[in-house]
Amino acid sequence: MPHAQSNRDVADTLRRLADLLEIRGEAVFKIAAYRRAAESIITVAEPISAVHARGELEQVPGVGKAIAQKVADLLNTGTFKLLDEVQAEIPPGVAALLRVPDVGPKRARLLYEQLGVQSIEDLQAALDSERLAATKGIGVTGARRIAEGLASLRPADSRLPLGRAVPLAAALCEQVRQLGAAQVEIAGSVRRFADLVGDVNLVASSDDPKTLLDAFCSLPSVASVESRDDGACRVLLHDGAPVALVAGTQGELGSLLQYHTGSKQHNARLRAIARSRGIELTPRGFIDGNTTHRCSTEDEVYAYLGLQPIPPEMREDTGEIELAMEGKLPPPFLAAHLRGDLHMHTTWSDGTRTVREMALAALERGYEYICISDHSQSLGVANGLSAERLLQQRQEIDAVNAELRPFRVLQGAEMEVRGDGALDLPDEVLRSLDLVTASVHSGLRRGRESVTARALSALNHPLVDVLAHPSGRLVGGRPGGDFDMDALYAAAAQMGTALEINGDLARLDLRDTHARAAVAAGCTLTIGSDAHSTEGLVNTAYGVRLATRAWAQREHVLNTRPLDALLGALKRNR
DNA sequence: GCCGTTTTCGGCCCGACTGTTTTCAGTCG
Repeated sequence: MPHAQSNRDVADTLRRLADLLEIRGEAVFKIAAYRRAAESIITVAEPISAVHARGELEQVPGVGKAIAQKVADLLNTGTFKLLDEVQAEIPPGVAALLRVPDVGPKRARLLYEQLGVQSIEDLQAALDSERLAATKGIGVTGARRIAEGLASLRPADSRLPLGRAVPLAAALCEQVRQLGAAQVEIAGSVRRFADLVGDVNLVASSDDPKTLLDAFCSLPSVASVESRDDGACRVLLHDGAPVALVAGTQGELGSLLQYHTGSKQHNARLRAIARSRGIELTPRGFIDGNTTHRCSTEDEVYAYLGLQPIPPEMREDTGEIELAMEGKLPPPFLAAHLRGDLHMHTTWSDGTRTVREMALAALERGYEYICISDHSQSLGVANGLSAERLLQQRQEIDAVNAELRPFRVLQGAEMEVRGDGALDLPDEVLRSLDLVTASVHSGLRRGRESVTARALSALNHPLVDVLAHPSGRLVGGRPGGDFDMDALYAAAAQMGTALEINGDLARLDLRDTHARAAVAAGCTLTIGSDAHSTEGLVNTAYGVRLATRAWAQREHVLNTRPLDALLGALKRNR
């Protein structure tokens, strides 16, 4: 009997099926249909099993008769006929090969059929034995690139990318709350907003911690209990994610939260400071002689040591403790400081909402302005806009502006930086836009010189205002281009071209260290959601947390400024 | 396989980059 299937479980199964069908060589549109259905099921707000119970699966967008039947079978029996069939034909490990950069469906099949490769481990063995380089269709260069791809994959494997950990932690908090906890907080590296997290840490208060832990260990999503005592437990979920829950009383919650948020280095420094004053900092409070001082809030912990409260994102012992000692921490940078969002997509390119829908959702968030930055023409897969379609879009934007004044929708575009460094629309078109963003999407794996030259050419362009997701990395996935980042900061600072902190959890780019270096080099930043739906607008809040981690302050970020100041800072208006 | 203000068929996800190759196939966004 399979355990209850969440929307994510069902979507994952459909994605896996799509991968297998692709390796099998099925028609591309059929495969795309399964992927589309999977993405759609993820966004359904209620459990898909409830939709199934009402017999309404076919009303989910992208789900027709055939997929509805398969999902119904999956929910009822844990599998369906086509899935069994292709799984019998292609071992599951072969689909995993698709995760390796430079291995697509054709090569996965080739590797399996000609070399018997059935897993990532087999692939490594084939590389080591040089059988890959000798295979027709791969060759020496292909084998080298696959080896590099494999290496880039490895370190991320054991840790959860933040994009997975954040929603998981939020869902777990809700579950712990329902188990009767008085208060539940996310702790650990998720709270510090580290890119990749070893495990998801939660801290809860309860009148009866022991019973709470019992109930938590018995949750249906828990596959195994790794360790357990009266105050804490560590479990593995069915998808392999490790989760630790610490439970205590309300009065010690601040101490627990501080201790379990870390980082290790940050806490070690705090312990040393405490010891120098003859007290001891422990997970459940300060021990001063015979008395234990438990803190119900984190601020109390810091105040007890004579420190300003330090935002969790900054707790890495990179200078924040010294500042807090001197009372010189910068004022907190909050999502509420953002006046608008400069990076989002609509139905004109690959977004799922109209200009008006995005504007209304932005108004609801309290923004004063947004910039629509749909893709430009050469990103064909995203239905990028030509000069002509940009003109048509301008009319729609004008109409929304007339309706929603004084709220302002700016027209921008996310321009492709081509292989030769040029943008893919002429300058007179760029001049007609309110704000121009440039992105390097292709050729990221060419050498340092090539990618750096292209980024510099965008930064130095007299009409480009923002370089979006500058490194091109994907958290826990692709490492991004080998840019000479210092050269990028220098050009950005000199030209007054802003560098984006892209708040999409899959990107988080600039990353923390890059953003901190950029600010130090005198660059201006923007924080963009890169939203493809109204739900995606929340990404700017993640961007602000990343900015905090990078020690960036609100004055470093262009879109904390009122509209007039923003417009005045753009190249075309200077 | 899904979808429909062109509704039961025929479109939908195109173009750049790379080198496995020397004229095209595979991968990627």
